[in-house]
Amino acid sequence: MQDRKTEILLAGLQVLREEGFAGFTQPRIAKRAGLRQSNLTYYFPTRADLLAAVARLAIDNQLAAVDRMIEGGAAPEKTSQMAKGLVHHENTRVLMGMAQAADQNPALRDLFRELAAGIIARTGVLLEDMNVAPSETNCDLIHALSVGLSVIDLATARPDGELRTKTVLDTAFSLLKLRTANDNPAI
Amino acid sequence: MQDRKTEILLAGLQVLREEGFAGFTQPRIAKRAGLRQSNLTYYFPTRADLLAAVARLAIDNQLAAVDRMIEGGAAPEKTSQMAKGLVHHENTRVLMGMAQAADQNPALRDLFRELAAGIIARTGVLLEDMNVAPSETNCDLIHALSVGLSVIDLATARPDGELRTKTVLDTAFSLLKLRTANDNPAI
DNA sequence: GTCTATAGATAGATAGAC
DNA sequence: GTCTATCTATCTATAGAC
Repeated sequence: MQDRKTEILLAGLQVLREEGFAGFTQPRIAKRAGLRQSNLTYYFPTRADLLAAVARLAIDNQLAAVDRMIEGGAAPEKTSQMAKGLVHHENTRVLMGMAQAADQNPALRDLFRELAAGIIARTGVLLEDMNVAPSETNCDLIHALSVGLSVIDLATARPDGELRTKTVLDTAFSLLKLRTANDNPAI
Repeated sequence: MQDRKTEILLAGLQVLREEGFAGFTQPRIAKRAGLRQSNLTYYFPTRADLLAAVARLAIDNQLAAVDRMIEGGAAPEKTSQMAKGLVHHENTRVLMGMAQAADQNPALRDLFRELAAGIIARTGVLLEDMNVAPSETNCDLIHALSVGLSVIDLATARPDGELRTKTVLDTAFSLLKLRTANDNPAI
């Protein structure tokens, strides 16, 4: 068993995953953590405090997941793993919640920037693994593409979403490789 | 002056633009439209009714804006226009609100799909204008990239966001052109 | 048909008990 | 230090007045 504060954070993250930002309320989180809302405010005085702490946890989790994705498996399977992660709607709800919070709260904006910077840095490693130039623009491209694919899949919930996501990823990586080959004919 | 219902819809869309989905409440919309919340429910009995009607308006507006973007200006300026549209945070708030609503409400999911299909179809026209194959995957790629770029710019609010967005767009289009050239060396 | 007063539900925060 | 009862604010929906 963990300490109370950690339990609350895990409950908050779970609510965000399942119900999205609109469901991120103190009563629901308290209920899931097994205490009263008025007790929850002892550990996190305001909703913003709680949100910031949950965002911090979410960032660490998300970056760790990306690390596992980069380390594991061979190159041809990478896009399958990526696609699977992107169409995992619980991740997307957290991402969108953080984006919405960042839009309204400068402190959370800093956290979102940290997440973005972490993802972009790891994207560079991934591109190197795939023999693609890890330029800032290439990293930005893959990052933005990933975010867009996950948001679209969440909102449309197409039955063929995962396949369609993987196809776009494969295309993007093959385009980047093509250009790298053109730029460096020797390779 | 327009009729009451239209005024309410415009007020609702404006609130969504400025405050995002979290601010989309009947009291705020009623206040902006100049009537009481309890009166607003006469025109739109439930919040969901109002949201669906505002989403319908937002879709029509957004697709019209894309049409103007496609029609206007020469090819080299297209990405500048696109980037400017994507970093317009009011648009992004509407998009994210619709995505969030679609995640929780099947009726709104259908509307979001309609928006996505409309954007994708228009992307095909844009790609043809640029001498790029308007395949489903290429359209999906540009669509997802656009969504991702706009969400990231909203959440990070980087000072160089518009430039960075434009750079990624330029790269994406040039990659697609490169492949089209490789596929069809005669061109 | 148009509008309002009011009820009912839920959220967030605080003072204070143990 | 830990927890709770309670207050206030805000939101949605309805019954009913004009």
